[in-house]
Amino acid sequence: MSYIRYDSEKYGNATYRDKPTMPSFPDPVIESVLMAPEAAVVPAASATPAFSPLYQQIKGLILNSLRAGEWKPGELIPSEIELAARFRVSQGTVRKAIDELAAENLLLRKQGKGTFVATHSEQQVQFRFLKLVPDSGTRGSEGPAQRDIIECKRSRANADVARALALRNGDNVLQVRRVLSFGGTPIILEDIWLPAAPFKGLSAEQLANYQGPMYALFETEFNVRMVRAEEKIRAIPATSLHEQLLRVAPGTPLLSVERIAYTYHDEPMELRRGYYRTDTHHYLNALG
Amino acid sequence: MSYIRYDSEKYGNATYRDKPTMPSFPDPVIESVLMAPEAAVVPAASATPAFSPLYQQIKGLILNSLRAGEWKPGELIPSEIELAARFRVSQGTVRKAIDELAAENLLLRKQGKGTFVATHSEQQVQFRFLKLVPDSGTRGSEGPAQRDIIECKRSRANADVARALALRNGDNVLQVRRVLSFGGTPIILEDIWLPAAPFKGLSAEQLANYQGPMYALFETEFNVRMVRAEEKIRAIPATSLHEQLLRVAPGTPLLSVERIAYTYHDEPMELRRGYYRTDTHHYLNALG
DNA sequence: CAGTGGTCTAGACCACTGG
DNA sequence: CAGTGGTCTAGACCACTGC
Repeated sequence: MSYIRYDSEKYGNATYRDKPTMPSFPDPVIESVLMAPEAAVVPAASATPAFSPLYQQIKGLILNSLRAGEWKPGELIPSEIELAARFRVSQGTVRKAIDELAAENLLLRKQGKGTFVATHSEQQVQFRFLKLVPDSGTRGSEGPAQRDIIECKRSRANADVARALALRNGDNVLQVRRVLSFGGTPIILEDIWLPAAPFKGLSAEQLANYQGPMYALFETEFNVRMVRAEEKIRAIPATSLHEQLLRVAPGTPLLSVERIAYTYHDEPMELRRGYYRTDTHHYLNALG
Repeated sequence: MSYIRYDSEKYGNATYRDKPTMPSFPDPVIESVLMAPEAAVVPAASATPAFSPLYQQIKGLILNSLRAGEWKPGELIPSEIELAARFRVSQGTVRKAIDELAAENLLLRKQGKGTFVATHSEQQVQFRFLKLVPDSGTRGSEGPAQRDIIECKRSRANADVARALALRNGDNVLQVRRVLSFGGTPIILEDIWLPAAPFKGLSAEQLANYQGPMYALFETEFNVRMVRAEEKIRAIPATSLHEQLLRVAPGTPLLSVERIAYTYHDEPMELRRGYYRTDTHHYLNALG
């Protein structure tokens, strides 16, 4: 796929690799990187079919470490200088790799402190995935959301769920239904499907007792970090289910929000169907 | 608020090009920052209240040139080297400024060709502001949208419109109503409000005859470039208006999409209320 | 104070585009 | 081939954090 350091002589860093006073070949990661057979993929003087810059490769390596759990959400990762030494590249190259990961909200830089693995526990990113806001006032002005777990059961994936979660029909899944209320009024009904394997042991009690965002619980308890998501939004009429749980008349237009959330490497880990009342709230979206 | 290299005498071509033998002192950056007249804004040894890095200031200058129309949408801007000379900074500093502007979709870099002012005319960014996609197939798979201008008239801003467009109540505005159809089926009804002054001369014929996105017409005819927008989304029941123009039964849930679009410097330039049928389409949103 | 990320420069070379 | 943006390195210094 890509190649690392196909011509290190040119960048003048052969020095510290060839230094006789530095006989140790310490980090296996570096070794694997430098000696990787992938380097052979590099065509000699051909038309450069798959050029991948060094910083992209470093980014991939950091991504692998994140995925492998070497650094967990909220934790401090090694400094740029350390990473530069580990990967045998300049600090500037590591910086550019981290820049992109920070732009994708996978890492969080804090000047003077270090670089941290992003987490859903932080106040500032609390609402990165929930775009529903009250028509008046600001987020959280209604006080903390009340969360009622209606149901939490094991079931099996039907065709839709299986496709969304990249499972096979009939695979075990966990199904959660909950209602979010703001200021005492039920606003959101959510049906959530999770692959059973990574979330083994998840219970209604756990969900009910946990303070903080559900995705933060997923991080701490199941080592699953949601990285991005896609939402498909429609307007639908309320059914008797919504009448019961959201206290709206049947036929009332509701926002239907179908979300697929992904963890590292674009692995789908959650299907969520949300039904939003939009009489007092609205879905706010920024177009850049 | 910010300060920038004004003392070109000091750092003009004279100084650092005529003295190549001079050691890397003095650092031009530090010099400029400390010695610039504007530096008076910065308290001497105080707590650095308003530090603004050089590249941010360069970014602001480029932004000003964009806003002033020095380079128009689609045009090539000067090369990094030229800009570096113009602003008396290094190419790397200009590069970082352009990096951010490119990330915000204000500029478009093309390797080997140059950097261009972003435009709504390009195929690739055609749908950056229209998030409604067909449930099956891809964008444009239905062929080009049919656009019918229902109405285009002058009117006066009511309180809502005035607030959205930062006008005064009763200020002149242009009001456009149009229907977008895909595959022969009307899907979107839009009511659009524009401040009359910048769009003086806009006519229904012009809108009807123009091929390409409306925002592209705004760029070429009125020198107004939409840079970002915010959308508030709700589910609402169809009225008799929608019955007529979208051919849906009254009460049918529709997506209500209220957009405020901004040009450079966060100046609101358009209010748009869209009504989307979501029986065959959905609003697709990526959460990062 | 040391250590972190952040800024700025300088220079080399690479990949891409077009004449 | 020259000119553009893209990558990589090296080194200096700044701003911020916490001990």
